[in-house]
Amino acid sequence: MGDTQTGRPRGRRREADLNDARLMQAAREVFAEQGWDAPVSEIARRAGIGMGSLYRRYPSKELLAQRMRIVGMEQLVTQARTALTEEPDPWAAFARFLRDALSAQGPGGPLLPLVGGRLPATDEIVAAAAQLRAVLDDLVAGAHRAGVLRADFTAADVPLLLEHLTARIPVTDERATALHLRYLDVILAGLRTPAADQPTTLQGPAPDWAELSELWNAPEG
Amino acid sequence: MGDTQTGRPRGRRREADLNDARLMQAAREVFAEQGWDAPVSEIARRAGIGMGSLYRRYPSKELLAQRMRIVGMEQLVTQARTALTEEPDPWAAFARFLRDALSAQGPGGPLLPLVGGRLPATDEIVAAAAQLRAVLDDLVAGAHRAGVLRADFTAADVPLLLEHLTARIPVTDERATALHLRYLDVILAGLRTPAADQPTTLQGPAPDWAELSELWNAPEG
DNA sequence: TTTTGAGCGGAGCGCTCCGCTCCGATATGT
DNA sequence: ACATATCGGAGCGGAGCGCTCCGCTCAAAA
Repeated sequence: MGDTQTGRPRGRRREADLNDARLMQAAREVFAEQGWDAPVSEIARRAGIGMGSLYRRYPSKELLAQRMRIVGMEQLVTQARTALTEEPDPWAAFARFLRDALSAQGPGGPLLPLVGGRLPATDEIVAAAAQLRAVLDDLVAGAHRAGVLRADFTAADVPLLLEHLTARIPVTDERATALHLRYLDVILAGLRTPAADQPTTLQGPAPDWAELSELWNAPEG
Repeated sequence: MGDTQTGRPRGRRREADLNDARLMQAAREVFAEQGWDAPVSEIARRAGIGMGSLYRRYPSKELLAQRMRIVGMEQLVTQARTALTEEPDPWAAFARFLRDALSAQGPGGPLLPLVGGRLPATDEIVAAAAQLRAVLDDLVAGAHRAGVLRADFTAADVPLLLEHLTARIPVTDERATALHLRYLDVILAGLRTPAADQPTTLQGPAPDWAELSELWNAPEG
């Protein structure tokens, strides 16, 4: 699935592939900035592509968004796996993943949730969400086992935290990402297990996956 | 300004006053949930008020939002002053203010920024913003002087932090507030001055008031 | 009790702006 | 040079918005 490499296409075929990549990028930017109500024409404009070509590739706005969401989730999974293999220290892996998630995917960060609620949960999305959840569990469990991540923070907190960290603020995209990373640093400092002489506890029950289903479209449980 | 007490109105006049209070509350809820594009009719519906009455009181959607924003800012100023006088400990005052700001004003929290960018900066709003900024400076300066708040965190970070903390997530209003408070706890833990043996620094330059002008409509400088 | 009019609710007008389609122009392979 | 796959964007149909208009309600004056 997701074979963007069909040998080495040339001519018109190659242009179509380029268009597709540009479309995904533009869609992510535009949806990140304006939300679901962003006009499709704005996506086409920013990708430098005509409406006709866009609608030949994706027969509806919804299908375009679905594809974008799946690509985004797969990227997150890849980033998480990279962090797990390249960073031997569990805390470093955890922090690295969050930073990558915020900065790599355009200005809107992962933004899966945003559009998530309005889209039906296709099999493909559910599968991607399950994979993502599994790797988040790994990341969090590793840090817990090492005793560096506060025990009352769960893997289900991660998507919510990312959603909080990608608030849309009226500054340039670049500045917005910088500020998101700044507040991620505050949060990372707050997520270390507190010193024994200064214990703190997080208010309220942790989120559980079931209540995130709308934001997440994952299989519940 | 803001004299809701005109003796003790009776009859039709009293109903109008009640309507006004309900309108402010409904407007805050609806704008918090749906953003600026929320239909005015939804605000009227939730307030239990006809469109006619709404538009007699506020001649346009924009003026309604302006009023709501001013009321919200004044509430924040009051909460900050209360925190400063009732909590002798600077850290407690700082934390108390943030918690109050998130939980007191309906589900959307302060939400000043959200609608802020689209509204012209009237004198009244600029004045309210200036007052708010002054009291935020007090709060942060107090905690800095006591050495409990990390030095690289500034007063201008506060509105941005609040904006990040009020991310709209697809759960009930009550649950959303609970989760906001949960992540506020993480952030508060991360905002204490780090121990000398585990120093951490926040990435990137702190925001300054000028770049928040659109979100804030305060006088720059 | 009757009269009165300020204040109320909500149906609907006019308009903006969206998703999507259609088709002439353009580029590629033979 | 021809045939054809693919491109871009003007325009169509309709959804949904801000706001107005008007018949009704009901507290207060007579």
